[in-house]
Amino acid sequence: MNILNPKTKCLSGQREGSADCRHCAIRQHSLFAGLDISKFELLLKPIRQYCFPTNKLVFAQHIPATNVYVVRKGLIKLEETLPDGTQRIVRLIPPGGVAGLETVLDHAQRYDYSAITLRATELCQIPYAVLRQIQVEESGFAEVLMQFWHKQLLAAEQVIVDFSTGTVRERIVKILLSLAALAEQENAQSMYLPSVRDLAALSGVTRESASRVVAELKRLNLLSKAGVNQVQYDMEGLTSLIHCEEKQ
Amino acid sequence: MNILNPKTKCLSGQREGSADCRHCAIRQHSLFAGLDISKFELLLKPIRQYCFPTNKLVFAQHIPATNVYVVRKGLIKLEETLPDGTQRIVRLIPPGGVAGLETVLDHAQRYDYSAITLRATELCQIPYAVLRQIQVEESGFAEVLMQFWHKQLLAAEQVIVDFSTGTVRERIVKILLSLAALAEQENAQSMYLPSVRDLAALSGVTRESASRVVAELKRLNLLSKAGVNQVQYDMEGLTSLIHCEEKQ
DNA sequence: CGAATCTTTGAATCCTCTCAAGTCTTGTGG
DNA sequence: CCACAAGACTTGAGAGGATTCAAAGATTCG
Repeated sequence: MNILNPKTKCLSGQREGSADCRHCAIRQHSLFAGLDISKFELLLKPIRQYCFPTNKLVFAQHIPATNVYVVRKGLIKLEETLPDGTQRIVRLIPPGGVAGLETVLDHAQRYDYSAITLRATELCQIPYAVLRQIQVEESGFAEVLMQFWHKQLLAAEQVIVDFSTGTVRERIVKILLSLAALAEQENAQSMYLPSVRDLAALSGVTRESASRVVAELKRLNLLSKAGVNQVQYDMEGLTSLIHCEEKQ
Repeated sequence: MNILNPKTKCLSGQREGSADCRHCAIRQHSLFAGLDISKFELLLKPIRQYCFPTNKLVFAQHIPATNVYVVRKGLIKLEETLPDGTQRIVRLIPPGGVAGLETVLDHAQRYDYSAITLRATELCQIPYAVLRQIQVEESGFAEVLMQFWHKQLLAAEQVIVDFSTGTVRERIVKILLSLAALAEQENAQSMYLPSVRDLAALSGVTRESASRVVAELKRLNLLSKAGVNQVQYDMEGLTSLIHCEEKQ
C-alpha cells in the first residue's frame, strides 16, 4: 500500500522498507480504500513492502497464517499440489487483490493454499494484529473485508465456470482474455503470458495440451511474442474463437 | 434456525412460519452460534422458515439480493447457466451452510448465482436488515460472517480441486465420497445420489459420461439403490478407486 | 395413464492424454 | 563471457477417454 521507490533494487523476496500508505497509488482501490490513513499512521507502521521476482513463494499452504498480502503490482497464484505431483491453481490475484485473507479468522490459523508469484510482483505484508486493530477502531472495516472475501469467491468461481469448463482451447482463450483485460487496465502495450505449466494448472489440463493451444494461437497470429512472458494479442480474434465455440 | 414443526406439511416453497431460533437444533452449528438469542428475540422475528421440495429455485441469479438463506436440512446448489444451455454448479451448500451471503455487502445487491434445492430442503430466510442490525449490536458477529465467507471459499475450491480435476470417474467418486461424508454426519442409512444432470454440472462433464460412471459403480456394487435418489455405498471401495488412479 | 423429462446404452468420432524425443531457455559456475 | 546442466517448452504418434448423436428404456408428474 505504498509507492515503490524506483531507486530501490528489486531483489528476491527482499524487504523494500516499511510502507508509506499515505502516498500509495493503489490504496484507494484496495484494502484501505476509504480509510483515514493519517488516523492510523502509527498502526500501519508494521506494514512492510516486498518485491518478489517471478515464481517466488509468498507463503506456503498449511503454515501458520500471520499476514495478509496486498498485491500492488504483478500477479499471484494460489495453488495446491495434487498427489500426482501436478499443481492446480484455485485462483489468481491481480493488483488490488489480497492473498491469505484466512489470516483474519480466529479459527483458521493456517494458509489454505500456497501463494506464488507468476511474475515480478510488489506486495504489502499486513500483520494480523494491524487488521484486527483497524476492525476495532473502524466499524466499517468489517464491511471492506467482506468485499474482499467476495472478490476471492468471484475469482474462484471464474476458475470453475470459465477456466475449467469446455474444450482446452476455450479454457485457455478465456484465461488469456482475462489477462488481456488486466493489461488494458494498465494501458500496457502487451499482455502477460503465463508459463505453459501455469496455464495448464489453471485450466486443469496437461501441459502438452496447453502448449498446443498456445502454439496454435501464435500460428493464427492472435498472439505474438513481445518479450519474456509478454505477448501482443488480438482481442477480437480471441473473443471470436469463444463465440464460435459457443454456437456449437 | 428453528425446529421444523413435524405436524406442518412441507409444501412447495411454502412458508412454514416464523422462526423459533431459541429451540433450533442446528443453531449452534450455524450463523447464530454463540449468539445470545434471548437478547435478539424481537430482532429475529422477521426470520421465516421455508420448506422446499426437490429442484425448487430459492433465488435466481442477478435478482436483487435481499435475504441470506441458512440451510437447516437438505442440500442446495449454486449454479450458472452457460451460453450452450447447460449448467455449471459452482458449489454445494450442506446443512449449516448459507447461501446468498452477497446480500450483506453494500455494493453487491444482486445474487451472483441461482440457488436451487437438490433435495427436500429446509431453509431459514434472514433479511438483510436483521444481519445488519446484529452486526451493529454484536461486535463479534462480523467475525462469524467471515467464517461463513471462508466456508464458501473452501466449498468453491473443492469444486476446482476435487470435482473438476482428473478423469470423469475420479471426479464423480470424489463427489460421492463428499456426499457420503454428509450422510455419515447425519447417521443416515443411505446417502443422497444427485441426478446425473447435477453430477455432470458439478464435475464439468457431459451427462452421458456421468451416467456411465454411475452405472459402472452400481455394477461394481459400490452403489446400490436404496430409494429415490438414495443409495447405499461402499465407502472403502469408492475410496480405493481414487487411490488406484492416483498411483498412475 | 400418457406426456415430458431424465436416464441408459451403443457406436463412431473427436479430443485429450500419454509417452517420447528433440529444441529452446535459463541459471550457474568456470 | 561462454559452456553446461537442468528445466521448460514443443511436437509427433498412438492409445485411451470423453463427447456426440441417436434411440430405447425408466421415472415422474399431472
